[in-house]
Amino acid sequence: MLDIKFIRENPKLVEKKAKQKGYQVDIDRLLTVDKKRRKLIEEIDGLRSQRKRVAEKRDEAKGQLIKKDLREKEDQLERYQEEFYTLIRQIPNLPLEDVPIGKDETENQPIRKWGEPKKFSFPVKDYDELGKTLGITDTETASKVTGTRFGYLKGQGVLLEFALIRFALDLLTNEGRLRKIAGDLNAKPFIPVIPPVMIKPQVFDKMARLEPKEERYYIPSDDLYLIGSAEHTLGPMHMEETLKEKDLPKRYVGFSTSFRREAGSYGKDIKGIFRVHQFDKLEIESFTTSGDSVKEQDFIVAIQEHLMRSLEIPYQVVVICSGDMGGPDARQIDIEAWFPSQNKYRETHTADLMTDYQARRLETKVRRNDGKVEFVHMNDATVFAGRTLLAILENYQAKDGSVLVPKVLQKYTGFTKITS
RNA sequence: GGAGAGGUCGCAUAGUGGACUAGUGCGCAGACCUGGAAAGUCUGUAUACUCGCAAGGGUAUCGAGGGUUCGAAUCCCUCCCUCUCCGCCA
Repeated sequence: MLDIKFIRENPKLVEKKAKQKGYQVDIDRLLTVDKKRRKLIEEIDGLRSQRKRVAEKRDEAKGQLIKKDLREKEDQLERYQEEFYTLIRQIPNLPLEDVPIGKDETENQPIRKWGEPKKFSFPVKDYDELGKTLGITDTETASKVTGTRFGYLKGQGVLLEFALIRFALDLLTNEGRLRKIAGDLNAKPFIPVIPPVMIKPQVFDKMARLEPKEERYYIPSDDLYLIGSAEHTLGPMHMEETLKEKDLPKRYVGFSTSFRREAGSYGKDIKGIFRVHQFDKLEIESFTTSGDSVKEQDFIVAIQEHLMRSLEIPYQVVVICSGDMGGPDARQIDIEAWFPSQNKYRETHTADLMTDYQARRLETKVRRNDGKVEFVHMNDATVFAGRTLLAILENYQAKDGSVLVPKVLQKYTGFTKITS
């Protein structure tokens, strides 16, 4: 949610920036409703003040009148408040100045590439064929047992996934190693978390992640949603709290299963476990002051790149254009890994800078050293998701159908090669 | 799931229809005192909305939401959460 004061002062700018993101917003109506609700609040406050004085004098007749008037005005206010919040919540976060303006993913801007896609001397197999042949992924059994877009991960595949997680956690919890990536920035390590995978609708909504609802799994018997990312339950960890500036940044790295209905993606990436309803993901969530949040995002991207370089997987870094970014994002940076079978880069990571958009609804604040209280800025980002595993399979495949384990992961897997 | 006890300011606690403008203690901040500190004394100590150029004012908030009343922390209803015991269970 944006700050209404900011909208009042910059209606044209808000309208323009929302439009760049592809949002049609009715700022005029919002401001009209805002004016009406403020007038009513003023009147109601006056009436309540009168009520106090009248009650003191035990003036029943006058009290009755005020009561009636108050009830009417309160009803009116409730209707305007409802419309006000509906309207203001439709306004997305505004893109930062350096975000390229564009309408969809075709206008995203790759800003750097790393690694040379490997030349294979044999016809490459895709992740699905490799996974099946090696016996580490199985979507057929999953479709019988659970349905389409689910998968079993098995054997060496499971060990590889946990190796990837351990590898990343070792870096993220080690201040010395982080310092080399952080440069001048605070190198405070990340606190590992295994968060709940279910969330209350009300909290989900405060994260601005409940919509689109058709993308979410819902459990009616308990009125809970399944999370689509660890971000969803990491982000509200400090809701309704005022943090101290000296305790910032607060950095967390959460491991959880993620659930997505993938509504509307029928026919897209239908092969194997590239796009599934359930996958595991290691996710970063960090809380900083407003002044530090852009640097924090850059730091997080540097960590992501460091991990991909350690794995020796070619990738490109892409700045997502205004029209393709998420509603709560002020700036979104993706990392796309090279997939030899598709002969292109595919999204494996994202880094979202939310500024205070989520914090305003969550009421997560920080008391600055000078005593001022303001909303924190939040960042979230992928560390590793199931897809990273697929990128490893494809990039590390050998002619005989086996897959080599990236060097940095070998001490965690205990084997150097995946074979059938 | 059953039975019981609770939820009041950062923390602890008082408050059972009007003087609650929520008291007290602790904590925290500042001042005094001191060679310096501790102790002591004094002062201050929330958030949100709203009006105002400002100084400042008004309103709301005692787990949440409804209701009763001229008037609710206090009475009634619904819900949520925490704790204790029992049951079930990785």
